[in-house]
Amino acid sequence: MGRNKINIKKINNKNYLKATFSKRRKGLFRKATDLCCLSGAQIAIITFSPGNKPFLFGNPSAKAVLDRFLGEQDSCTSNDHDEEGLGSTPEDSDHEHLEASQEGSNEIEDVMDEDRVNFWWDEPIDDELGIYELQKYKGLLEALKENVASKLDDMNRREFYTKDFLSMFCISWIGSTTCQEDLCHTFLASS
Amino acid sequence: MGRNKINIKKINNKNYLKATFSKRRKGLFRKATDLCCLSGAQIAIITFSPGNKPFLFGNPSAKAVLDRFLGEQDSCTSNDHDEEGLGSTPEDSDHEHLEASQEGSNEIEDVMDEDRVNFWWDEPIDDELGIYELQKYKGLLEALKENVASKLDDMNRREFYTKDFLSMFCISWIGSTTCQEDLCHTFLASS
DNA sequence: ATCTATTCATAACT
DNA sequence: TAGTTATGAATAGAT
Repeated sequence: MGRNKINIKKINNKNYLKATFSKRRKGLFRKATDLCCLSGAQIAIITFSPGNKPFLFGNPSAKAVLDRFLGEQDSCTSNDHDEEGLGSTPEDSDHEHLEASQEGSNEIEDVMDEDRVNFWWDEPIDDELGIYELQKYKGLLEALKENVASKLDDMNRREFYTKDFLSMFCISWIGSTTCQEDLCHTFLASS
Repeated sequence: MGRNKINIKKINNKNYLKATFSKRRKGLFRKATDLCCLSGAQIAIITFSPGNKPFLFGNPSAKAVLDRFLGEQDSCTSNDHDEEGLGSTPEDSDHEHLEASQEGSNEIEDVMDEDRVNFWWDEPIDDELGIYELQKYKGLLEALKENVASKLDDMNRREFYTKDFLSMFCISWIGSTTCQEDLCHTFLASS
């Protein structure tokens, strides 16, 4: 999709590679956002860029989806006949974009963006992720928001924003089961 | 993108919802595939459909990416200055699509698709995922392939195929650290 | 599931 | 590195 058709094969030019990854990763997350909005699906995306920088996407959060998936793997010997469930179960609840970036590596030059919206399907998500945790998490993000210069990603396109965080602070939330507010990142150059 | 522009908001019609999710999920995975091919990025996607059916995408595998991510979370207090690394590290190695589906729930009506290709950047991936495991995993998938009717998804589009598995057999691989061949699924109606 | 009109994503350029 | 535009790609609605 562009001035010319391209072959889907490894890009060797580093600058072009970087630019292409950046553009297409955003496009991928935008598509995921659309899919979540349209269907209420729960989606988690973990990406390691060519520069080995991690980017996260999640609805309602990467953590929630991973937890759910891991949980279902544990108890999957007894679920060979789920309910039809299409719309019959309380669908997803909140929505969230996360990006943990450490591309470029040691240069702190960029910002993080944050925001979250409520959807018509806003309801408590999983049993392990109640409204209390969500509110605390929201509060954390809003606090972070006030501490850094922020740029909005696709702000005027839809109700979602993309956040770029530095990774030096590390993301420890993945280890905990119920506390999304354990999330802590550092911001980093996304260029 | 269609005959008419649509608003990105919750679809209530169940049939339309199902069709849209199916189409857009495939589109999302196709975009991920393209991004992997172009940049060599490692990507994992976990999706729960409106019918709560899980779908997986992974390059080199969902497990490998999740393991890497979880691993980096553990040791992130000391990595505030990674190498530039763009292209300097041995990039991804193998590539894989997985879909664990349990949509529709208890009706076994469909098939699973499988295939994998080698890429120019085919090299051992992570330390914990050597060539031996990959070969065993490949062997498992090929065995499964012979046991079920298979349909190819996007076969003539690129070198990737999509596989739909039933979930009743469960996917136990996520718990193990090094054995991708632990993967076991059952096939299910994807319609 | 397939088929097109149409919108959307993006390659090349700036 | 962000913005612009021509073009290829994804998909909404219909079948």
